[in-house]
Amino acid sequence: MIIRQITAGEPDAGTRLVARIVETEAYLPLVDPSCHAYRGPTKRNASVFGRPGTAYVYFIYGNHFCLNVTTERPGIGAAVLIRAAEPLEGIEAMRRRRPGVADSRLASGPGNLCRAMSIDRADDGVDLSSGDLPIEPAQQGSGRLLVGPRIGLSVAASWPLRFFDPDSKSVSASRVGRELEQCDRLAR
DNA sequence: TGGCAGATTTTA
DNA sequence: AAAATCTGCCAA
Repeated sequence: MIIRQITAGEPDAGTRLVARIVETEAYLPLVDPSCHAYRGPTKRNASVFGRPGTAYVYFIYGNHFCLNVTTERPGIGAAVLIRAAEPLEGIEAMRRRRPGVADSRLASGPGNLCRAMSIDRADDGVDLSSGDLPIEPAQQGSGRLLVGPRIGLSVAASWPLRFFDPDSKSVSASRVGRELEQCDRLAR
């Protein structure tokens, strides 16, 4: 679960947004050329080298934010990209941030998720085990978890490091049928 | 479904 | 200059 307590000064201040994470991608330490940490620290990626459970939020394509959770001890550099979530609480506030979008798609995709849950630069480097943006174990899931190739990469894209709930309507890529074929290919 | 704008950060 | 962990809009 990802939880956002909207801070004072923002629209819907005090509102609690809750969503069940249904899609993630792993970016591995040391060996993964698609991991932002691969080429060493820069000003932008500093927080991916933080202690486990740190938020690494970066701005991409001039338009979108993406939320990652660090996984390794300080200085190593690896994270899980939170790609999609299913809205559970505070749906009105999410709709105001994503006008005209169906509820199941409010946080469908890494940029969409950040938009719906008001995640931006201000969250980069925060501790995700507490505070205004905690991540907690989900109370329930559909029971299935599939693994497939990562999305949107030009290198190491085929590594099976994307994890998603095939029964959720909120996964980003939307055509689960094709995903299943890819998983099948990987299995052979 | 496919192509493109949008506009920041890094150098792949 | 070009590419990058993307999305929404438009045309067909």
